[in-house]
Amino acid sequence: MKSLSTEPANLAEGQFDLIAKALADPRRMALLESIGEAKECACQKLLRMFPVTKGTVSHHMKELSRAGLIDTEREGQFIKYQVRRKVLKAYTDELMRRVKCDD
Amino acid sequence: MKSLSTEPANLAEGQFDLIAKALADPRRMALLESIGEAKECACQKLLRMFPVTKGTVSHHMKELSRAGLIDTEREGQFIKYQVRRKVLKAYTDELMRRVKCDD
DNA sequence: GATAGAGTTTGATGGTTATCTGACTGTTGC
DNA sequence: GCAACAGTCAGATAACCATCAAACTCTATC
Repeated sequence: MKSLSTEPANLAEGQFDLIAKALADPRRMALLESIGEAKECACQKLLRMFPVTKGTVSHHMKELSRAGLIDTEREGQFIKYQVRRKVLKAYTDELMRRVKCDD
Repeated sequence: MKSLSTEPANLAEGQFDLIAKALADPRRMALLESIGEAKECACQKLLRMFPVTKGTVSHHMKELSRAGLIDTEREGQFIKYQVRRKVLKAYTDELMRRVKCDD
């Protein structure tokens, strides 16, 4: 068994690596920050903020989603994103645990 | 002047991105974990634990060092590494701050 | 100082990925 | 249905990077 008495969602197998990878690209990190600024965020808003095409934004959103870092919800013709803060917290916890920063 | 006893060090300009990049490669992350297992760790020990050449280990150590995640100290013909836990802590703090997980 | 071992550096290579373009799907309102 | 807009998908390209092999530097010991 892994650990006891900790609340934040545990990461699935391989999710740690996916998250680390997702956070590694500065542009993607910036997008995540923008999503975190508002409670929810539409793709169009991101497009206006960054000099990239919508295809690129879509790609980054897919990666963030695959890592479990954001929630995606369709709202009519728009799509809204939200940061899954518990997952991010689980990542930093696991990171600290692996490098023996807390034991 | 830099930090008080319990204060986590602040990250230098660009260091956040370097750390994120350094943590993104699974092998490099595994090396960092191994260094964290012991209080200090020699390169030869890492070579015995992972199926990579010394050139590759050296490369990863350089990246971890460039990110400020490890300290490197020459001990005779060996080199010993130590995790700079305060830097890692500063990284996770900054990460949480950027995604508004704590405000 | 020669030999051996520890680590670095360099050049090459193969795999990964960020990005664009353009085609496609889906939704809204006429 | 169709025109317009939001987002996805697929193919292409260029940059990046993990890895290896081999040459190199540094240190210790004989």
